[in-house]
Amino acid sequence: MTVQRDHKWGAMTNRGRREPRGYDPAAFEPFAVTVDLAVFTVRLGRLHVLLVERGEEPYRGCWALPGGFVRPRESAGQAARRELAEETGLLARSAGALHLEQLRTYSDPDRDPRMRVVSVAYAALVPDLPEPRGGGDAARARWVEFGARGPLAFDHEHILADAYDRVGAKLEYTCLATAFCPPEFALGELRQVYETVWGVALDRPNFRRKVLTTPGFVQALQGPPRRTGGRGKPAALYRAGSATTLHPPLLRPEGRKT
Amino acid sequence: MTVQRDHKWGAMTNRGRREPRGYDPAAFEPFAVTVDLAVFTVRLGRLHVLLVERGEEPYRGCWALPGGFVRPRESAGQAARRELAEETGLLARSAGALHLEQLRTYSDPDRDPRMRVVSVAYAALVPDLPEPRGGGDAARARWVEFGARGPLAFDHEHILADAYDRVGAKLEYTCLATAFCPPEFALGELRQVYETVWGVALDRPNFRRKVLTTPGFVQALQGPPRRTGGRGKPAALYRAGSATTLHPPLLRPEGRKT
DNA sequence: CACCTTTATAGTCAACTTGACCATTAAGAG
DNA sequence: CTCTTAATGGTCAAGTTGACTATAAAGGTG
Repeated sequence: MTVQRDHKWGAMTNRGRREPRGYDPAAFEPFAVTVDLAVFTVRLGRLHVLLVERGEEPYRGCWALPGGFVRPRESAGQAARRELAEETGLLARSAGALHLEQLRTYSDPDRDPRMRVVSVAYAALVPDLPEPRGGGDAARARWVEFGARGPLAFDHEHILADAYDRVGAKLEYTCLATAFCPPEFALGELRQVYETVWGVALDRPNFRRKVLTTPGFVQALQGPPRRTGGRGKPAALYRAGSATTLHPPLLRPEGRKT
Repeated sequence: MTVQRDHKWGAMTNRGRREPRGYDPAAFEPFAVTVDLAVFTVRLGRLHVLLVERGEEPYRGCWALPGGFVRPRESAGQAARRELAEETGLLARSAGALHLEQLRTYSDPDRDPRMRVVSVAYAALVPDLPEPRGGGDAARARWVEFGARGPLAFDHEHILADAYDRVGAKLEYTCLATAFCPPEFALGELRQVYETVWGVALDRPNFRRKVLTTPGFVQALQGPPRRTGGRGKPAALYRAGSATTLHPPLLRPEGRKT
């Protein structure tokens, strides 16, 4: 591949900048571009994240976020979906519908000890799914409780922390929480998503009121109620509504006042 | 540069995936990585964006967002700050303090007709500054009114639209608006930022109440008031406060209810 | 100069939202 | 049957917001 001179900046080379004149391909080390995925789910009232175990150096034996290289003819978003489907297998059928959101791009020159790798990070939210397939071979993939994870490879600890912050913040002003729930869910499940991610207890009636009075957040279902965990009064079922943002938002209890 | 096999994914190659086994450098075209900047300011009550005119093909003569290649030993954020300082010149002194926020990364394989370029987009907010230096040579750089811009090169129209949406949304729940103001400003200037970006008129007393009762949004200044535009009663001056987020947020008038 | 326009600032009031509760219903566990 | 758990329905006070009125202090204009 020949990198042409002046890409976007040819004009600037006329203006006495301190960088090399023109665009010399040799002056710009090629970058590898990868995607990394922070896939969250709520299991048994605890936040889990999908991790894979590395089978090669560096960081052999370390847990890391799933991800991989962006291929020549695909976008980063396509790469993320592909890797996610390949990795979990479970998502193949719903990979087109899951919530996948670009977080940000990590480009520290030293983030990979071997080469220059720029990674586009994505956060994904999925309902409680069975264990990912595979795991019998060198690479294992499994759900790990968010609070009980060990150190991760590369800067994945940092990426995961950013993803967690982003997800927590987006619960406040978007309908994102429904992405953690199965297609049909009870309000208790939805509330548990908030409680799990935020790590706080929410008032049941107040939460219910807020969700039901926000137009488009959830959509009541016809059929008979079901029992969520067996205990307690059966709950009515809902589907995710058509709204995407919450106006006004559903703020964390912490966030109110200073 | 030799791209080593198995970067992050070596383990996965043992699991019968459909992708090429191992990591063949030839199979992965190297990517060029650039940054693109959507730099906003408010001038005379109108939103402006910093654009440069391309002096080379493709898109010669078209306006484009400033930006450039990420260099081998710098991160995308460093590249963005460098390009911004080089481009405007005016920001050299304050480039360390301006608000620069990573937007997202654009990686459509066809976004550049010549080669595979992945671009990390940033949004920057600056107070009203004089015209950018340069402009006498092939590349001109100038503030263009946001609503009066022509078509932009590459996918910059798309990037700019995303940046605009992001900035508008962040005004709601962050103290970002102060980044558009000079170090000392009147509440009228701050309100005008909201009105300009959102394109709506806000009630003066209500806006004032909201800003002043939000702890840490602004900090009252001692000295005597000044007149903003000459007309009207002199206004008290404030500095940006220490808070970064608004709880509860300052919602757009549109956003209330559906 | 009187008078108008403009902007800042102070304050009021009703509607709406939120947080903290209390009460009832309906299931499973023992 | 009784206890526990969770869903659901409701009240009430405090806080927030939107709409609006009023006053103050500057410049502009005749």
